[in-house]
Amino acid sequence: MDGRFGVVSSPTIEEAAGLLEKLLDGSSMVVVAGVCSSEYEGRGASVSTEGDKLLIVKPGGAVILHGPRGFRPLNWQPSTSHTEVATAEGLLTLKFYRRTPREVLKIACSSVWYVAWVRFPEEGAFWMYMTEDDLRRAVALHPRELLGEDIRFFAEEKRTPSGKADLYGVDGRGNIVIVEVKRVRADESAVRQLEGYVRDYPTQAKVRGILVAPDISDAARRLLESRGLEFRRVDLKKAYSLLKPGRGRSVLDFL
Amino acid sequence: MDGRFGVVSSPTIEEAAGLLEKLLDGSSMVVVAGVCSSEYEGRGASVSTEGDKLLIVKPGGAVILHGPRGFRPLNWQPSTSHTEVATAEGLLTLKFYRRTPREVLKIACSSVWYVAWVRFPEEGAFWMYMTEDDLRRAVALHPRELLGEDIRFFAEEKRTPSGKADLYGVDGRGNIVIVEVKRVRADESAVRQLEGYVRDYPTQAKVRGILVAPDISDAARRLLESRGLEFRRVDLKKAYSLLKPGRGRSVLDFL
DNA sequence: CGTGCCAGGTGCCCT
DNA sequence: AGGGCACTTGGCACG
Repeated sequence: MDGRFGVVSSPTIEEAAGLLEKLLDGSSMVVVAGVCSSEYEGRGASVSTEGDKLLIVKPGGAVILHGPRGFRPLNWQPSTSHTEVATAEGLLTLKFYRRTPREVLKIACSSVWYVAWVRFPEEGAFWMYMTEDDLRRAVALHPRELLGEDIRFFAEEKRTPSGKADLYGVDGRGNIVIVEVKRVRADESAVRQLEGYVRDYPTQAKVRGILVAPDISDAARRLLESRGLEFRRVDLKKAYSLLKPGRGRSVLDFL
Repeated sequence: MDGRFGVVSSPTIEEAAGLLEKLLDGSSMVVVAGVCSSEYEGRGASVSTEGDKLLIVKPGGAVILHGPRGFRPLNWQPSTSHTEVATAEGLLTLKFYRRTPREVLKIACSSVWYVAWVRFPEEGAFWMYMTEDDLRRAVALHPRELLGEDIRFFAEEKRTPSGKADLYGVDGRGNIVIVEVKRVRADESAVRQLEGYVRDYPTQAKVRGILVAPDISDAARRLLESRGLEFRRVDLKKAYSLLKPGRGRSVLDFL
């Protein structure tokens, strides 16, 4: 356990417990594979029966229990306030407690295939592009290219009784325009958001509501039109390329 | 690679590539730990620089790349249609492609701490309790206990132009009642949902809208009251115990 | 710390 | 497939 990382294959239940006692001190990214069952109780409650599981515990206390299939973990704890490792009746039992909200995840393993760890793991940097934030900024900066008209925007992310609207502006005729931006196909909840923002705007004059997204569902479009709101189609990559010239092309174009 | 599971510690890049060629055939739950960078492009785009990473590949094609911290993976692919393993300039490179939506995740590792796998992993059963579905059924079956009045419900999950409303019923005075259920603190979007459903109900008569949740945010309550809607507080565990008598008590009560 | 909302959200169920 | 929505949603930014 002195190196940068380590693996113990086929430990006994007692060996695994001894290892984990030391490893779950927040210094290591730990993986346990074995045959385990689990119980969760807190905001909800769940039970899983014995099966092959993969347990990941990270520095910082994130706990993730994966089954053999699917992207989502079976159980997890975004962070833990207290951890218990024990052996009982031939089982390795792990308990992860969280304070707020109060919840507990219990895992019991009858076999452990391996325990592996990386000590003091180094964190690289991470950047995300083409987020809604990018799209919103692109719309605010290039309304003519993306919406087909000139709108002078004067507020972003402004609080209203119905929530936070994305963009507030004035069009060429002096109308107030409220824009709700979605980076994915817009659905009915997007229309409901926009509807609330428009209704909440404190004026007797006409307020335009524009939903900006790459696409809109049929049901959302019907709702939108019945509420007198507008839709503008926008391409996410085009918007991003307006923001960062030169980044428009990508490997996917040639796939 | 014949046993139920296996671990190879400190493989060379070429050894790791050779192993993964065989392991990524959908038969195994595979873990790779190493120093890697990643690139994603598809619905969005992201880049991560070199750092300790944990890569999980499951039968079924789910790919999950974790950094040292946090619950959420840095990158992932819920399923993959095509996988490529290669070595180039001392790097182990992995590419995971997905067809719909079209996206690709590339991972490049300069060091591999270990490769571990479990073959043909067995999937246990999984049950979840205290879901919104449970709460909705409890409200439908026990309106007196949970809402404080008798309501005869005649429809669930009914489609309206604004979306799907949870419950439709008739109260003691013959009023139509529409109920929106939340298993967590209700926010403004819950109020917007209910508002839409009430508005869409095809009648001139008064329609009551009741939001049922363990709690409600101040802003949501203000919005709700300004729209003439009602709120009923309900306890998730009490509701669940009405549904499944005897399951009300739990370890958390004694924590 | 609560409030609101985005997320490459994912998963489930229905049409 | 698309559509609508819950989720132990998690995570962030803001008051």
